[in-house]
Amino acid sequence: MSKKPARDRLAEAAFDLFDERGYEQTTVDDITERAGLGRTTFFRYYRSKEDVIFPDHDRLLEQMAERLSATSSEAGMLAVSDAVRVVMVHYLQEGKVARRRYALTSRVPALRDREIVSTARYQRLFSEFIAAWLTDNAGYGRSDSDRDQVALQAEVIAAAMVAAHNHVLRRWLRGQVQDPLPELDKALGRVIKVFAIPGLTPAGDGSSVGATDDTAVIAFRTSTDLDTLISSLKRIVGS
Amino acid sequence: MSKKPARDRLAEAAFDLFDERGYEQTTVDDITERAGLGRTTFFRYYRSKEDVIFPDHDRLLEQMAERLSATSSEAGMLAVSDAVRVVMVHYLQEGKVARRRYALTSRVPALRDREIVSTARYQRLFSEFIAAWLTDNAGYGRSDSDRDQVALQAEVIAAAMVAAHNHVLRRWLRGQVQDPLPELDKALGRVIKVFAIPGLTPAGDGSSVGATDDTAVIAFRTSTDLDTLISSLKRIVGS
DNA sequence: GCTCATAACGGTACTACGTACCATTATGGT
DNA sequence: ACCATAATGGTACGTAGTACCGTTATGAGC
Repeated sequence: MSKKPARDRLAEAAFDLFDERGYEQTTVDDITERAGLGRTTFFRYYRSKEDVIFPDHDRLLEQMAERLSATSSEAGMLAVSDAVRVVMVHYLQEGKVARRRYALTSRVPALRDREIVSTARYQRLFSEFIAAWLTDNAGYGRSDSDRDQVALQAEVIAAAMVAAHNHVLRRWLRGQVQDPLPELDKALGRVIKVFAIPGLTPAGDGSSVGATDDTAVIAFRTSTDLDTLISSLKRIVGS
Repeated sequence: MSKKPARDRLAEAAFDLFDERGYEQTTVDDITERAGLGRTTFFRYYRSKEDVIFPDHDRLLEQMAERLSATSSEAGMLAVSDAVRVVMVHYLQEGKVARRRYALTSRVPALRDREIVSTARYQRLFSEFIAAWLTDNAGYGRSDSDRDQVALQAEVIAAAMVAAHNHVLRRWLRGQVQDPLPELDKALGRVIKVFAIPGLTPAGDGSSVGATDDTAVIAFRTSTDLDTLISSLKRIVGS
């Protein structure tokens, strides 16, 4: 009768109790009692009561920070899209747990707030990466004004990407879509397209962008046949 | 010697103490002691210790909800822009207080989180309004698919608008711009323009927004020759 | 099997936020 | 002066989270 690790037993007890009597109505003592462990042990594994629901969030964030910082800068928005996909895939792998958490976060304001804060961290990470990428690849200079434009652009794009992800994710969490990845790709693709990255076709201010750039092509898996794609590509690039 | 209202004295004492010894190092008892009031009184005026820093946030949110819901639907993004401006103007009117709060939120994680949650509420409000507007004015139908597209679009736009606002607001809070309103208008204008609102006219390549295809190809103008591009495309898509 | 270092776990005490409830003191109108 | 009502104060309590130390398991080496 080898017992499960303490960490898991605690999480299990917590989820069960939250379902039974609600989040606020469950104390940490209740959880540890059911898990057959001491109160101290709980706080050793989870920083807070909320933390038991969002366990590997920090890990995921670090993981993505590495992933992005290790990415060669020319990969650009492709890297961001990939990173966003990683988040989605992580939820998919969680499966039922993710949906259980969603049921909780939908009902408990404190948990919803916590989740919002979490996604804001991702957004910030993306924003910083995009800003760096824009600086390197989009022909912006290093003047204060240019830096500000880059920062603004990066923040807006990051916000849009995260919003798109969250929308598709929630659809999956609610069971409105079985395989959300194609939808996600489509949604992210639209965001990227909408921002015309990094075409930024000569703005009125005359800042020519992308003059010195090298190759950057982003393609999403699609059911469209290759010939149609290539002709589209010719139409766009060949201009 | 007519004293100031209790509410104000509490806020004053709180801000002073936060500056002197930091947020976490200041207890509610410290605040009430300096204000010469009872602990109960503090919690009568402010729901929590954090709340003393973000006092009229709920009021502002309600105010904007009214403003938006009272707006005739055809006003569209103009109404959203106005609402965003209202938020900015509110900060400007606060003046030094807003900057003081910014100094605190920059240093104290708990307060930063709280602010993020606050802005998320605005974002949600905008998102709902934009979704309603898109449904009424952008030629979407009432099918499930269309409704989802509207919701996605609305959430992305709302996120972008809020991000733009926050960027300009932070610039002002840091003293990097004296009159942020023109910058704000410019930034919001760009967001609206980028999303091609209204009209949502089909892009040049013929992939209209409402179409049912799942194709997404993004190409950047590049100096690389077409053959290289095509082989890259094959490698990515053809897998 | 024994020893011992180390990791895992438990217990107690403490601080502080936030709530509930009731008592007390202004305040202003008649 | 009286009284209704609002504003304020006090006490007690529950609970999250921290600090600290004591106790028990675990496993490697002999």
